[in-house]
Amino acid sequence: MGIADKETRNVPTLASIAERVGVSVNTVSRALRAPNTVRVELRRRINAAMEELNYVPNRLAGGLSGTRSDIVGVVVTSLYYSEFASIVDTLQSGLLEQDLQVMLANTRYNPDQEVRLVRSILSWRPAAVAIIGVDHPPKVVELLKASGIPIIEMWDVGGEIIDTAVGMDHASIGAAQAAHLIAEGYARLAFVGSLRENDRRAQKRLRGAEAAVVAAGLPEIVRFTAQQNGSPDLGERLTHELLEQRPEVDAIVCNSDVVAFGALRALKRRGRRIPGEIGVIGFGDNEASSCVSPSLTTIRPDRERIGKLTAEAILARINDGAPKTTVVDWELIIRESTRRRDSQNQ
Amino acid sequence: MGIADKETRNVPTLASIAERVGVSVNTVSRALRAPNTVRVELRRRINAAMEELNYVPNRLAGGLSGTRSDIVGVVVTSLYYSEFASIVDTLQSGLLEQDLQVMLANTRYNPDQEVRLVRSILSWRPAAVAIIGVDHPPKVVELLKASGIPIIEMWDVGGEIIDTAVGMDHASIGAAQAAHLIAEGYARLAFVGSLRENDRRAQKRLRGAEAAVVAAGLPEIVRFTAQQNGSPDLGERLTHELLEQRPEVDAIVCNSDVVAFGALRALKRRGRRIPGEIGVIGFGDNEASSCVSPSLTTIRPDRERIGKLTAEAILARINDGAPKTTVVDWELIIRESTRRRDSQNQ
DNA sequence: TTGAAAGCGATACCAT
DNA sequence: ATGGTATCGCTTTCAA
Repeated sequence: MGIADKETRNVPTLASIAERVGVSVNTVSRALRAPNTVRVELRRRINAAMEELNYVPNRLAGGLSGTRSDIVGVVVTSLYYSEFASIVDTLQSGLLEQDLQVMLANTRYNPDQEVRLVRSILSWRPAAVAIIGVDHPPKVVELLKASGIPIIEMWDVGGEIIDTAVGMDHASIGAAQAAHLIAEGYARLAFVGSLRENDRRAQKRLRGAEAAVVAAGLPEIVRFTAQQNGSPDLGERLTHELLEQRPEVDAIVCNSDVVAFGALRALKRRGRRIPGEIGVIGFGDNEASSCVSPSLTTIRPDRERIGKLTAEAILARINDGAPKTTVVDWELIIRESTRRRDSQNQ
Repeated sequence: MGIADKETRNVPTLASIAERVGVSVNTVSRALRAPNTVRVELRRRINAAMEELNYVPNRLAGGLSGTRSDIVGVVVTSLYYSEFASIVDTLQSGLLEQDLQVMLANTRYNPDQEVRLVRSILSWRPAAVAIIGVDHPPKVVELLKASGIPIIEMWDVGGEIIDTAVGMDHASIGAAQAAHLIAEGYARLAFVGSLRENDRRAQKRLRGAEAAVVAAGLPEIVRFTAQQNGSPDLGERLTHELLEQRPEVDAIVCNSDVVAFGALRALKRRGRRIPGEIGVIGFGDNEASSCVSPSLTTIRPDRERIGKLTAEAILARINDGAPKTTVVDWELIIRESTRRRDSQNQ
């Protein structure tokens, strides 16, 4: 069964079904989209023929002639470490009910790629586009606006919104991270992890934390960051550098939980007591964060909720609902890695 | 900018560009696909018009008239916990070079859903389909075969293959898990975690382990499993049950690392020494597995490689290459949770 | 309840 | 180098 057969092989079309049953294409089409406008007996024969020939409708043709295309473009910045995988997961199952298909693109935090991929996705005439973030290259904004379809920006709500957004206020997350550390008595904060030029969310969190530190009259946050993907190894390496160059630091804000895992490893290797001597807070609530030791204090974004609300927003917008931006809550999960005093929580 | 404008809004077409520049659609089309067959000056004006109007080609139309559709259907069984996210990631970036777009579907281990989703994906006339596993409902196999396009089955190679497969031999993985435990001196094995009726890979691993246990003359493997998604909480719960009902067990094979995280937690709560009294091995090599304590012995599948090879196989098959199944290696990563004697490895 | 015919927006072949 | 025209498979009026 090679590709060479492609020209010879005749994939069944509506017309071939029609011919076989002895009706017009039209009737077959209606048997599919509006079954009750076709005689029961005829409908039965049509269905039988479709089943027998393994007929699969050609939605390229359908989308071209009809009004809607039933594709939803989903643009993420990464799929590593579940960061957005579960958003995509929930989003997708929400769209499934309406037979909307997800077309996926991954920019890997590269703005040129983002322009290219958005263009590419729009070329499939999607019914809507869901995209991570609210900070895009101007061309992306222009293209998305010009497309005239609903655009849902996910994950972040802190900025100019094209149409509708479902996300979190990242500055307040950073502020909460710093405030928690300060409340636990830490005073010399560091920020460790990947901090890509185009990860505006991470930058917003860092700025939120910086503002909180300044407000508390503490020295400014020390940064040990890299442009690469976050990972335990990166966290470990950066933390070693940090400890050597800035021994006065007594608390580390990690840009993601996996980075924090590496930071914990480095600290333990060097015999630093956690949380006594030094505290560590992460971001993202990785599934393992309650299982490392000490267990990791972190921020838990409600990814399921973002995915679900995005699906709902898409459906609403497609059905002429008005744009409506939603700020989604997150939660500070206090665990052992920062808890010095007797606190609340798990 | 509402959807109501949709009828009024005129998305630019080849024809509108052509009219604006004063040439035929044909010329504009060639300016895109074969630029050197169009006068430089004219091409410049055409490009300018496209840029100005934010023209995005309609690939539904292109796919309908042309031979190929540039869509690759990707069907996974889950997106949770990175199990397949990084395969999708690598696969996608491999396809990007050829401007192939990924259309994603997630069956969540539901065979009815699988039939529905495969049908749905085929309706977009993809150039190829990549799908997790080699065990599918008969209807899925029938549809995929009838489509006449390249089908790449991923992750598993242990069974009937439709066209081309890129995956691992899961039975040998299970055998290696058991063999390792036995070599470390464990004798009463248990299998803990999610074991869905439709997760044939997990079943193959379990059977591989059972065969190894039988071959070693040891008592058969005790099972504590559930149908739900694997998670630390599930692992913790099942392990507590296991310890109460089968106290003689001295080694646990977990169906995934996240389940193992929970198992470790349960064991520590009960004061069981790991690996002295009881050993734990996982599957999947989660990014946190080297960071929990004790660090987790596990199997590391080469997900990047599977994604990359799948992309290559798709491109090869599209270009008339022959079907070619590849068995991808995995690695036993020995860490603290099973190492009783002085072993090799990290 | 059913059918005929005109698009949808591109591509591809054949002329010019 | 450029244009005319049929075509892809379906949806959507409009008639019958």
